[in-house]
Amino acid sequence: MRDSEQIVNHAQKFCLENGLRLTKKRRQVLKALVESPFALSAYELRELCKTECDEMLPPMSIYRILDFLQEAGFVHRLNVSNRYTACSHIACEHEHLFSQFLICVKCKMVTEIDIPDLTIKNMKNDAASAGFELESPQLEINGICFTCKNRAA
Amino acid sequence: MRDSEQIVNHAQKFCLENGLRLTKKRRQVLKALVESPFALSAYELRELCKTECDEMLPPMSIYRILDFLQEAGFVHRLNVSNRYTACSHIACEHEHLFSQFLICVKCKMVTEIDIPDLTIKNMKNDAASAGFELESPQLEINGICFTCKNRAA
DNA sequence: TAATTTATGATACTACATATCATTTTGAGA
DNA sequence: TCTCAAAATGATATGTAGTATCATAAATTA
Ligand SMILES: [Zn+2]
Ligand SMILES: [Zn+2]
Ligand SMILES: [Zn+2]
Ligand SMILES: [Zn+2]
Repeated sequence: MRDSEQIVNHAQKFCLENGLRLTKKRRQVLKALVESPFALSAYELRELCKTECDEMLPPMSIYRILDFLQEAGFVHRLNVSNRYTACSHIACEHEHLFSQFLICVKCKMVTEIDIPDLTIKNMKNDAASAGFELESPQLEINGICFTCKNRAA
Repeated sequence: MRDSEQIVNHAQKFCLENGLRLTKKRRQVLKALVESPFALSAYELRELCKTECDEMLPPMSIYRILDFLQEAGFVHRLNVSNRYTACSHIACEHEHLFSQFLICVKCKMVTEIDIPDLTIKNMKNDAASAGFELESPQLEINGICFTCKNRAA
């Protein structure tokens, strides 16, 4: 898990540069999310932190830490499943646009992609035709990843 | 509210033709949903039914009724907000494709539109590029309806 | 060091949802 | 019409996601 350490270190650096504090517990929660291929609920994170560090954070703390991590842009909330996933762009100089999350119904793996401009444009038009102005959308879509699909075949 | 009666009657007719039973309580819940411009939670529906008919259904019943109404295609569940909304196509011969729900952040009004083929195609391509095969998507998008937008201006 | 801000903990509670078992209602067949 | 089985609904308890509130601890700043 060298990899996840590195990503978390990027986050740490970002925090230092921006007057944010990536405390021990926040680091711990972020690390758990970075290492998980699938999204985790607040209470699942709580269990994970317990097995990792043998200390049970109260729910409130978990939610506050998740709020912080979201504010800082390290973590996204999947609204459909009430779960949290680390942003894929913590360690890169990626300008963060609107995200689409592809969730495999078999293995639950989450993949974060940017919504292409063309797709956004289409969706804006679709909405406008119905008398609506789109807000910055976040899409959460179920499907099946090619790994699982190939395994099935 | 003649209008909602008529829609519910369509549902009734559909049920008769298909060996389903639109019982009194199911009718009542469906009517409440048809008349509401915004989506309702199970517990909000419970309150509504109480004020309408002075009888408090247990949560389990509400959820079972909602399951039935969804099965029958009269009602959709908005997964992001845990709320329910009547299908816009109960009383028309519309072939039901994949739905997109536009939710106004001001007035909470829900508008159901079909996702245009082009948009679906784009999204399928976007997903495929990331090693994913899309499942039948349901999109729930926040925005602002033109009514609210004009009021603001 | 004292004062202030920021982070975390503890307790209790609300909202959404389901498991399980009991009772009522309905419709089909004798 | 009576009987029985299936379908629908009710009651009780419980699980899970999330928040309100007030208290304490840790880190900054003066
Ligand atoms: Zn991201
Ligand atoms: Zn998969
Ligand atoms: Zn519909
Ligand atoms: Zn509106």
